[in-house]
Parts: sequence; structure tokens; C-alpha cells
Amino acid sequence: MKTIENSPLTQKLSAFVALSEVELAALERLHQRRRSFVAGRDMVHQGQSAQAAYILSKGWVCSYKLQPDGTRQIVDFQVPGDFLGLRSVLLRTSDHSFEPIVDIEAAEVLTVDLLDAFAQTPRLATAILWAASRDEAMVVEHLVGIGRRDADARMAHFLLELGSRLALVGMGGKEGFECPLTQYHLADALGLSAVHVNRVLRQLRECGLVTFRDSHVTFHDYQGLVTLAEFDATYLDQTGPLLK
Amino acid sequence: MKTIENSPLTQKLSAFVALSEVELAALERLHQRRRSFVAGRDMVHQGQSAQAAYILSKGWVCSYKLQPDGTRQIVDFQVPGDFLGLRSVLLRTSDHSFEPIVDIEAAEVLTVDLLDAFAQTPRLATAILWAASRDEAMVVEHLVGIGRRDADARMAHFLLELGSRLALVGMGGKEGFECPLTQYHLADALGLSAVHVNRVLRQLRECGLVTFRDSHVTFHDYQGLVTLAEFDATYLDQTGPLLK
DNA sequence: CGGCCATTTGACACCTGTCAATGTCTGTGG
DNA sequence: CCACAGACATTGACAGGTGTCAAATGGCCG
Repeated sequence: MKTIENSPLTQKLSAFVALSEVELAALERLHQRRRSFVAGRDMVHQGQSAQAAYILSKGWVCSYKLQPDGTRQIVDFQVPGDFLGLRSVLLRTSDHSFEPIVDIEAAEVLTVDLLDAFAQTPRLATAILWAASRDEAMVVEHLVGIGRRDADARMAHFLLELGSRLALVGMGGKEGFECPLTQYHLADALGLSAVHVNRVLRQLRECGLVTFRDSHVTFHDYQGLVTLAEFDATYLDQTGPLLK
Repeated sequence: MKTIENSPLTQKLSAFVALSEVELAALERLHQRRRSFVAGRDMVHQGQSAQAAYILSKGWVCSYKLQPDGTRQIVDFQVPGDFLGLRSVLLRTSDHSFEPIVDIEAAEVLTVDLLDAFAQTPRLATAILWAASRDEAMVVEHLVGIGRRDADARMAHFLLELGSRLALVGMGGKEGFECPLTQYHLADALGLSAVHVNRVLRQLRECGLVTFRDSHVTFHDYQGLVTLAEFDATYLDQTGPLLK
């Protein structure tokens, strides 16, 4: 049981819903089928509704869509504690691919097990649906960022969001966080060219706002970044009508 | 019953799932609480999970997110047959606003009624969940478009998608469709300035591809547009594991 | 040591935004 | 019926943000 209390997903959910022993046990059950995947090789997820989802426990993943012309757009990143393909279990989902950015560990969750857990522990269901709606809010915010923010603000916003998400699972704070992404990942996610990502990072660094180097993000002026990005984290925690 | 057989939602769902009398009756029941809204005034939807959804039967709506700096990003448009706030009933959803673009008519759907219908007619549930996942696929495709297509291709892709959606409810085809959007709407949706939208439209027109004028879109060279936009409609119909 | 990958930098082109002005149409009020 | 205001569409000039191309640098690993 110790393992589960330390699992990133448990940490994340606990931040928003107080989980009882029963619910922790249900979470434990979901974590049974451990699997691992190596970096770079796609875990192709065709979006068939009967398929399994994964709970990412270690490592980073990105979900992306390939264009006919060869470019790709990264739709979202998954960090420890995040679901992978959750929507393809709840709903059917669009065709995008999943690529592990580093070697990862994840728990495979069968649809039936998930529905079982939902039926038996409604509070857990609520918590997980909260996580799903939060993921969706992030995609929308991502859309807004690409459509209406310039490159600097976009980058700042992205790093702040990532920081907030990682903070929830104890992997970062207002000082910074470990980040295995390459500048190409950033480019594909933010709708920029890799060259311009580099320029933007340099500028943010020279302004004393944030440093991205050697797989580590360091915030030097958190408030300054927030201002530049017009970052408003409410879409991330949604501290509204949640279970107390 | 006649009314329902003609409803846009019925048309849309029928294209993918053969609906029986029982299912049509259930759809009928969902259409009971008719309401109308006037153009321009927001139907604010805060995303509380207990709230109702709407089935749009006439007119156009856009869902958008406002930025602190005053700009806005339109996330999606809804046309007749589309759900409005469906996800805020199924999941919790992010905070965006809904604005009727013209005077609209819609049926209010209470959460309980929807869940009732789901419980009693699983095929209808499947069909509606299909519609929801299609909406989500469109948001993702929208993200890809803004991130990775230039203005011309973005516009072409957008118009083609809209045409396909409207064709499903008998409001358009490969020749064109009625479209009440202003160039400002296009700008806010595509992440462009209104001025540039105008330039792009002119260019597409002068290339003999498509005309957007007087609230009417006319395709002059459908295949040419498809090529320019690299438009692949599979994400729209998802003719995969569906009920036959 | 020799590739390979990620990062970095500069030069240059061009796509797109901004500013400003004009044109068109519609509805309103005189 | 005409004058006018307001919303939307259109156009031109110009600036600036980003993409592209090319090359150099540096770290890692076989």
C-alpha cells in the first residue's frame, strides 16, 4: 500500500480530493499491470474504445499528430501521474500517436477495471473525471496560446504550466524542475521552429526570467514570467465544486 | 415524431448509426424544452457539472475564450445538430463562453434526462458519445491547423471542415453553404488578424478556389482546396468500429 | 578519435500584424 | 426620400515577428 500512497497519480488526486482507505485500495488495484516502454518508440494508440489506458508513473510522454507534409504538432505532454489514453476509454478519441520521450513506466488499466473502480468508489470516479477535464482544459489553453500569444509569452506560459503540473506530483516548484524535452519538442508543441525556440529561450534567459539548460528549467523571476505570459492557473486547479 | 426525424441532430446521428423507433423516441424526449437566444448575447456556461446542455437546432454558435489583453480565441463553432456544453455534463469542462452568432433555437437537455436516455438506449448513447469524440477530434485538428498550417491552408481547411459538417445535416455540399460568420469570427478562430483574413480570402478567390461573400461560401475548385489544405476528412467521420 | 545529435548563431526572406483610409451596405431618424 | 451613423469589407504601406538556410560549436558514445 505504501507504493500507492507514493504514486504520482495518488499525489495528484489527493491534492483535490481526500482519498479514504477504500479509495486508495481501488487505486492500488488500478496500478497492477506494470509495463515499461523505451524512449522514442511509439506506443501506438489507435483510439479504439475497447482499448486500455495507462497511468504514467515515471518518465515523460507526448501525444502528437503527424501532418502529411511531415511536420508534427504535439498536442499534449504527459508527466508522472497523468493518464494516457483515458479519453479513448471513456469516449472514442481522435487518432494521435503517443511517443515516450524517455524510458517510461506505466500501469496498464483495462476498461473494465476502470469502470469497476468507478462503480465501487464514486469519489475516485469524480477525482479521475476531474483529471480528465483538466487535461481537456489544457488542450484548450494550448489552442489559445498558439492562436493568440506571441512566441515569448507562449514559451513562458508553457513552462509555467508544466511547472504547476509537476509541482502537483512533487517534481518541481517555483524554483524550477527537471525537463527531458529537447528544443525540437518545444518547437513541435508550440508551433514554432526549433531555431526560433532557441532564440526565445535565449531572450528569456537574458531577461533574467528563466533558464532552460541541460534538461533543467530554472525560474529566476517567477512573477515576471507570470506577468509576461499572463498566466492564470485557475484552469489547472479548478478549485470549484469539488469534493472536500 | 415528424419533427424529430427532421431534426439536424437526428440527421447527423443517422449518418452513422441506424436509429430505431425506440431510439428516435428517446431523441424526441431530449428535444422537449425548446429555447431560443438572440444573436450576440452570451449564453454564459460556467462549466458546472450539474448544468444542462443544449442541442442546437437552428443557427450558429461559437465557443471562445477571452484573453486578459482583450483578444479572443474561438475554440469551436456549433452548427445545427451539434451539442453545446455536452462535455460539461459528461465531464467538467473548462471555462469558455458561448455566443450565439445569429438568433438561435436550441433544446435544453438536463443531465438526468441525458443519463436516462443513455441508460435506456445504449445505441443512442454510443451515437452521442461518437458525436462528442468527434467534437474533440475537431478541437485537436484545430490546434494542429493553427500550429502547423499557414494562413491559406488554415482557411481552406477550416472552410472544408465546415462544409463537411454542414453536409451532414443537409445544409451544404461540395458546391458551398450559407455561412453567417464575419471575417472577424474567422480571424478569432484561425488566430489571424481580420485584415489578413481578408487578404487570404481574396487570394483564395483570385486563385479560383473558393468565394466567401454575402454570407455564402462557394467552392469553385473543391479538389484544389483539398490539396491546398491537405484536408483529410477521416477525423470527421471516423468510420471505424461503429454500430452498423 | 570520429560520428551523431542537440544547441547556438547569423543573415536573409517573407508571412502576418498594425495602422490608416476608403468603400459598401443597412437601418434609423429627420 | 435623403442624410447619417455604424458595422463589415477592402486595400495599401510599412514594420516586425518567425521561418528557412547554413554553418559552427559542443557533448556523448561507440
